[in-house]
Amino acid sequence: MKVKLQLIFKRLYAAFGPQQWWPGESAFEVMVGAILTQSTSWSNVEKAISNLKKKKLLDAAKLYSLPPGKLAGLIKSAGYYNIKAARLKNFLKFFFTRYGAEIKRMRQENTGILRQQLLAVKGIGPETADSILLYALQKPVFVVDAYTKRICSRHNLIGPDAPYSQVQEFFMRDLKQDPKLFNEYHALLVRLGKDYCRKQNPKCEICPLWSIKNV
DNA sequence: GACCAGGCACATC
DNA sequence: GATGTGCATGGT
Repeated sequence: MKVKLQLIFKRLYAAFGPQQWWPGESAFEVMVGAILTQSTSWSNVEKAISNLKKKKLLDAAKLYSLPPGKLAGLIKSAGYYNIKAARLKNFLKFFFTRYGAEIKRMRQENTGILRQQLLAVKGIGPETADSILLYALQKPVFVVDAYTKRICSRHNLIGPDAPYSQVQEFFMRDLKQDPKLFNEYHALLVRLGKDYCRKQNPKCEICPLWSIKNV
């Protein structure tokens, strides 16, 4: 399976090239984006983030002191704005109380422990936690999302109902534990998902992975 | 207008 | 433990 995973990566990289994830100017921005993009297209998240930037509010202390209703109004374009405002607040509280709002201190923490801490924050589930670990902190953790599951399932690499941990294990077991590789691999899977593996209207016959279906 | 998007928590059975 | 539902904007 290791060879197959490497071949898939090669094909995707050849087809799409580097994806330049995560599109954020700072680790903090990436963490905020990870929460805002929950079940939401990135274009809607971008609007919310640029809105925060425009008002000079993309800052842990400023966001934390903002009234929830006010924060919700600022991130409206990202959808689920009330719940996401609360989730951001929950994360910020954790960020301040546990790490003094210092990315550097957070990055020094043991990855497994930090992951458990993030999962304990209400509103942060496995994908959001792993996105923060990988894309904001460059920890070697593979991010699994709906596209990853769908692509793997359609290619019979995993079962259709495989849980998050199993899909993650599937990638992490055989690949080099390299944050750059995990970063690019997941971004490429999302790209493939968007272009060729939608829920409806999948374009299997022209998908870059079509020919390796039975390798 | 229907369907979906880089999820998660919670209720109910 | 599995299945269903609320949360909500914006693009196709």
